[in-house]
Amino acid sequence: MTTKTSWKETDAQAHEAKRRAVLREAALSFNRNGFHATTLDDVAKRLGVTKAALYHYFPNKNALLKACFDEVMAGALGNLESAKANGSTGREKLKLVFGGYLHHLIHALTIAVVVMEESALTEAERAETLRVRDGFERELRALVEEGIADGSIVPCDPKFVVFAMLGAVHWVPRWFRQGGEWSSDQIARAMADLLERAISPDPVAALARRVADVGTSSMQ
Amino acid sequence: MTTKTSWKETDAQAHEAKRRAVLREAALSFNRNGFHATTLDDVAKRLGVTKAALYHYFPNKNALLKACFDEVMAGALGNLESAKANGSTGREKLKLVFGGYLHHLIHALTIAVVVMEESALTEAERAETLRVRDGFERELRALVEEGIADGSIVPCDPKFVVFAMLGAVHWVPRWFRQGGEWSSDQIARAMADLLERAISPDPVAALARRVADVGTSSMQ
DNA sequence: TCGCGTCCTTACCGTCTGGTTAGTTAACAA
DNA sequence: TTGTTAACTAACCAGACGGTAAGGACGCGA
Repeated sequence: MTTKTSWKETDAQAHEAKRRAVLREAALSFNRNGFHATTLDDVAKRLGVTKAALYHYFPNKNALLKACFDEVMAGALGNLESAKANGSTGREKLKLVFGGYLHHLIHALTIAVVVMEESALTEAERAETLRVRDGFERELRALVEEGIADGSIVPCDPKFVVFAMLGAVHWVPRWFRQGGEWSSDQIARAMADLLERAISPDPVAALARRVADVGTSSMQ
Repeated sequence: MTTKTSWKETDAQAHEAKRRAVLREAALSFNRNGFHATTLDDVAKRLGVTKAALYHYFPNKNALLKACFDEVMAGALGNLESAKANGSTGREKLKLVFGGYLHHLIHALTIAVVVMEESALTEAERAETLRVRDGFERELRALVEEGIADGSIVPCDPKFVVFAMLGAVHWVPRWFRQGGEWSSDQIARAMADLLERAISPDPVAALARRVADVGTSSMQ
């Protein structure tokens, strides 16, 4: 901790940690109140600093929103890859993606970002975000097709089914409360089970009578 | 149409029609851009009038939002009653509610209101809205319980299942586009089928391979 | 013709808020 | 001691937006 290099490292780490704290606080408020209803003064106050201090970590309010989107999409794509590698049937892969994605959605940034408010992004930012998101959705549809082909998923309209499932997942941050009745783990599992049930041709394991009973061992 | 009374009637009708037009336009914008991102100037411009004209029909911006909520909840409760009267098993009632509710959600006000942004309401408005909404959700949970009891619904956690299903339904206005690939009828039916499948203990009718094939006869 | 109500416009106000600027403090290097 | 840089604050600005005030155009009944 005495050499110039290591000092700079810890310095950079501290900076990054604070940056994360800012992002987390902003994301939390975006989720609860929406992007436009969130004021930087308020975010700053919660962090115990002034608004101007935030501008040391992010160039403007929009960058905070963009960072949220990036965070979510990174989680989505990462989960997609690992699910494709680890699942056998289409249905199993799909279940893994949704469970992991929801888990990430809740955990990242403590309570992660709502996946809407795209209209608040600049044109360039939105184009990129939509491109990534559409790619993700296309891949999910491909997994459904795969599942139909290998018999693990009942014949259906992949586009619609993916929309419906993403809706169920994306709505979770609306009602999820940290420290509430259910843990993020339990919700992710219960949701994956429920979604699986909706598209499985064969009888599938029973749903949990109470989400709280789903178990707490860590996911992925 | 010559008596004083009838004239006043048509006058009142014209007023009401314009009021609806204002509400519809505002709701559309609330849905697409969110409450805070919607400006009254913009709503007025789309209607070909000035902002001040809107104040002949609504006392303020919040009243527009409140009217949206009321509209949605009225549809929800109305559907609930008719479903309870017309369905036999718990599952059937639930399917009827969700199908009808979604149908209403899309149709009312052309594209109806997102059921969020509660934080934009005043304290009193929000209290009332939440009370009504919570009552609705409680009734839905009761239907799930009823279905579990009568064997038409697989054992599950009613609270979680209702949350998940409402998520799928409430997310629809995000991606639904008037005049797009699917009609509101088709979506409502496809969604009801999918949700039913997720909670049914017995094998259920196959899902539509393409939502567009669901059929177009009118619902309810 | 006059008074009156409805509907709407133009012009304006006050406030809120994103973003900027200038300056302060503290840590470190030389 | 002096200079430099990161981190932050206090104070402020400019624009946007909800809402209001004043008045004009029109149709109506008397």
